[in-house]
Amino acid sequence: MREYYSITELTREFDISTRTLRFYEDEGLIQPVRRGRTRLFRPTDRHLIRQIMRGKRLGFSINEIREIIQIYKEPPGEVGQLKLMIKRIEEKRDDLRQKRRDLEETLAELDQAEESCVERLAELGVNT
Amino acid sequence: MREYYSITELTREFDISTRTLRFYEDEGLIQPVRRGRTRLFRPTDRHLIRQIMRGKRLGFSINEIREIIQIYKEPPGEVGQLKLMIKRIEEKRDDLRQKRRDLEETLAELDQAEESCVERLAELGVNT
DNA sequence: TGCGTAATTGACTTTTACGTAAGTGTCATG
DNA sequence: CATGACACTTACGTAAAAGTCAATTACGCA
Repeated sequence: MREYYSITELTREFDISTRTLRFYEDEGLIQPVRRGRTRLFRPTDRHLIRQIMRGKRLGFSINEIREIIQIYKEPPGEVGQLKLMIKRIEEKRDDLRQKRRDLEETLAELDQAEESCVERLAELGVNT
Repeated sequence: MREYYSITELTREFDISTRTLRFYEDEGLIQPVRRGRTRLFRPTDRHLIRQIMRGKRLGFSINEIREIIQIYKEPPGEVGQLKLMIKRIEEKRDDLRQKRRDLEETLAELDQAEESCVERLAELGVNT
């Protein structure tokens, strides 16, 4: 496991711009350390970026991603806080389950659409 | 099956604003007919709205949603077009499969996070 | 020690997806 | 016929999430 990554290394790996990474830092999603003014990204930052990209692909806003990320950070010590956190996890999970239903339905419709196309091709005497 | 729906009926059903529906019309995603200047939405528009909402929840942009919607519209008659369409369907499907992976990973991490919380509660002597 | 490359900050701009406000029209109902 | 509910258009506004550009600064090395 590498100790540090440069900003351009990560922009290449995740195919994003430096502006984006700095934006995420401004938003408090990642906290790379500094050597002078230069940002040094640790494996934990890298993993966070991975989670951010996943969240983005799933259509979560920065704020929602922030909420999800905070969930991963060590569970709190107080009972009330813990119960609250569990409630929030449930909510996110429901959210994701809805997305999963949406996803399956959309996939099914795409399958149907493709089948129509293939049939239509067959009618035209094209071997797929 | 109802013949027509009013704009406010649909805003209530889908919990969106009239502005949003008019915006989708401007964007060419739906084409309600008119009686005078008043929009009349047919079942097909209603179904399109359902698809749009699904797409939105999955984080697709209006343009991506437009692409998906166009896929559902009757397969074209020409062989080249049909093959192109099948290619596009494949692409969307890959897209959705990536989302599914993202989704499962995120769910798994949430599960883990919840487990930590529950354990922590148990340590504190709280019965869940 | 000069130079290229990588990095930084800050300001300004852009795109997407609507929100909001202003000014009207239409129609049923009390 | 006044009122309220619903509808319309046009125009401008806005928040989120970066993109872009300019002006510096720092480093590595030939």
